[in-house]
Amino acid sequence: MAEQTGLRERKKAATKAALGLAAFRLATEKGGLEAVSPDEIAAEAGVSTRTFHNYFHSKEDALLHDFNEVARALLADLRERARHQPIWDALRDASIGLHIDRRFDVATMKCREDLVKNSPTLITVQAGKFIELFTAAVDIVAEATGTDPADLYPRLVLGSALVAMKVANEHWIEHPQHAPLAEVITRTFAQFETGITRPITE
Amino acid sequence: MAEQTGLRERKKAATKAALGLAAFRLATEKGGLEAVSPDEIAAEAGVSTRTFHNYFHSKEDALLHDFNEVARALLADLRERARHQPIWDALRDASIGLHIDRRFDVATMKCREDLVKNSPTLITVQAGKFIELFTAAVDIVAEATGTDPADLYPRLVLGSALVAMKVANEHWIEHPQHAPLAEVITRTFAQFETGITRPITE
DNA sequence: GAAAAACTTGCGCCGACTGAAAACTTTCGC
DNA sequence: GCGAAAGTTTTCAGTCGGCGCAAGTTTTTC
Repeated sequence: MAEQTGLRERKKAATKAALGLAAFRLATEKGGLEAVSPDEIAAEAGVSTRTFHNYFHSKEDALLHDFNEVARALLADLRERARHQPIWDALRDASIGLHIDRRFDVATMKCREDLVKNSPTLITVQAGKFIELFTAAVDIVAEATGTDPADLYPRLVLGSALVAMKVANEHWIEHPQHAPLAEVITRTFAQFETGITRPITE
Repeated sequence: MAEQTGLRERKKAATKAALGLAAFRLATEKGGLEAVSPDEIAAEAGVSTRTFHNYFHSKEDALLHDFNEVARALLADLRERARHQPIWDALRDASIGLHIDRRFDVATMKCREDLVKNSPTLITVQAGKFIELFTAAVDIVAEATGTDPADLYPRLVLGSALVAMKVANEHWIEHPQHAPLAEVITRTFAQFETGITRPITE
């Protein structure tokens, strides 16, 4: 959490976050990221257009900046947990431990989800980020299970966990009052433990 | 399989396939799709650049044209099987029924896999296509399981199946001599039936 | 066999993105 | 503190992918 940084690095992180936020705000305002140009985002964040592109490859990347942050946190936490817990528990608890529900408020998340859902390019870029996360995490899972990253098993476990995570989050965002996020994640992961072919009764 | 079409539609399908093939050939030739321009692809397929863009949004789309074809076939088959089989079996058998190993030869598939693996944009676009496939199939799964497409269960089942499919295919392409594709798929899907937390012994 | 519908093409355009060099800011050694 | 060094931002010019449009061509329809 507490990474020692100089002023310079903190400033960079700040502008990056500012750009991400600007992208999000403008996109919601205009009802879609397509309607927003990199120039507008840069202006909103108070930097030049070129600087925007120094930080992000595309406006989609900017909007999904949060995703990277969360992914980074997940990886760090997972790496730690994998040393002491069975991998499946580590994956589940790391998902819970992100506490997405505390990081962002529900309305914002819903909004974000809608933005992504309605933009083909955003869907695609986000999907790509999941793959990145997958490839980054597969080594951890492989090592924890004593298998090779190229084997079937670690890829299946990690794939399942990422699906579980995504589906649980989506579901909770749609029905935040129904149950706390941690519980939804727990139940979703539990579904994989007993076999996917029969549903666990809600 | 045998769709009744006029001359016009067959020609369209032909040029689309030709463009896809051209993209693939040029990409392998030049060691990466980045090194290939839409103009080259169009030229290779004997049409104008503008026509290329009438068929595909991007060169990545062109290269992944096969994916769409396979996805279409999968959906059609799944829709049919879901009427008579339990959904999990339908998903597995539809995956097997594609007979990827008969449609393309192994060397080509390996080549294609490498192209995708080495190109961030290709990875991303392909990931997006999986999401498309997901959203197209989730209704089928939901109906088959008597649930709502927004529920947890159908999304988990379908997500698992797609992961299984992808992982099994990847694995088989890397080790085609080890076991026939159908068997790899069967074993991979079986992993989900007994619960993901303990590996099935190979 | 002519009119209608569908497809291809060339042209012009816009917007996203990049490279290079100049201006500026932070850092570091003394 | 101060000045050189390293890193960052900006301006500017340019490339490239992709799209709308309208004219030309092919297929379909009756």
